[in-house]
Amino acid sequence: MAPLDIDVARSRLLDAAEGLFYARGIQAVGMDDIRTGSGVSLKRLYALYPAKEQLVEAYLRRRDVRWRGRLAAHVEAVDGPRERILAVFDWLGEWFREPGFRGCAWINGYGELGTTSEVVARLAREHKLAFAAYLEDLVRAAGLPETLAPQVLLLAEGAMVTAGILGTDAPAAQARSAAAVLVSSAAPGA
Amino acid sequence: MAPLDIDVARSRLLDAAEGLFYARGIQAVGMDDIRTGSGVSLKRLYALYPAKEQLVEAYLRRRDVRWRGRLAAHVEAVDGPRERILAVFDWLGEWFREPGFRGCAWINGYGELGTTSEVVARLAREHKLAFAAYLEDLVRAAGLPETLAPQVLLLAEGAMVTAGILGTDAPAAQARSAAAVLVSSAAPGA
DNA sequence: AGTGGGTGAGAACGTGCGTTCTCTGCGTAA
DNA sequence: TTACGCAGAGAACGCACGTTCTCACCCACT
Repeated sequence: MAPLDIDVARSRLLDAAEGLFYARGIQAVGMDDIRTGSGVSLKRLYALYPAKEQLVEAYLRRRDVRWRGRLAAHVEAVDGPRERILAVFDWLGEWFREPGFRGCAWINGYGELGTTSEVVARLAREHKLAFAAYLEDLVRAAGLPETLAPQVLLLAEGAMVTAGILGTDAPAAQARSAAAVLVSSAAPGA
Repeated sequence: MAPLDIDVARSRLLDAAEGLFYARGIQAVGMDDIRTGSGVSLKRLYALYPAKEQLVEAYLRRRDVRWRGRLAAHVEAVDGPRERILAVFDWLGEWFREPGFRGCAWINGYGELGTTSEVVARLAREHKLAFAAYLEDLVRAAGLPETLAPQVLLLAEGAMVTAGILGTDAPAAQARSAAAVLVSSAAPGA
């Protein structure tokens, strides 16, 4: 029964890590907290992730896949290439309203450990580049000029940061209407 | 000679604190580092700031005044109320290009200690609200609709975050041109 | 039933750091 | 010149936490 339990232990650990790291910050969570939160013994924890940084890395990687997956699922349920660009901000608004929302995990992680941990800094860059690439795809699919994509990115990043710090979901709608203006202005034909 | 030295000690401490906290993050800097960097003895350090959190607070307060002062000085040297809004992004670009630029101290501080330290969380909110209020002033002075101000704020915040994480100054120009579109679209008369 | 390997609980270890304490030396006043 | 007090250097203390170790338990196999 050992191999099966390994997968169970891994996912319990990542669940606990994600809940705790995101809610409190990485440095504020001790390995004992992970152990208590997951029910997985310290011995097994260290067998699966030999150091805290590797658990942090696994947490950020899994969250990246899930975060971008949820975004893409929401966007792709919308019809019309231009509407899809705006749907990004609708999804951000839903996310901001979730209980426990506390800003972007990568922005927070970068602020906390960008200097100390090369891994965290790199994962934050990769996540933002992947998000930027996704927005480029949306803009290209809409036949709009590529210069629009980074502008939409900045609106989204600004919305995440501002919603996190001020604790309000208003930035989602504000960014959405700004993006709508940019999309309309950028449109070559109506 | 005591009273004079107090001011000297205070400013040396804040200079060291600002350099170290901003460059490495708050938790990564020990009180011994502050002592070494400032040349002020631990005894005096604790006489002036009885706990690390108070030094952090003083650092963020002084930086807030200086940061907004530098921004305002740059903006007010520009003629034309609409050009002033765009000048915000020119100044951001200059800031991003400064050696040692590492993102926004309040965004980083919020990511690092927003959960742990009520003081840091409050100062981050206050700083962002003050910045938002300044942008509102600029928008109002240009006779543009007030809904423009939070949109410009999001572009600026997104530019700071993205420039910090990706280590490029490109977001300043991208945000500037997005803001130019928003300003033009919002203008009631030409 | 008896034995061995592996597992969980948690004690233990080492380190880093915020904060305080000690001691030494120097400048000042009589 | 001598006694006093303040300041600086840095040792010391207490705690938190990442990581490792110990030990007792349980289950499989004979």
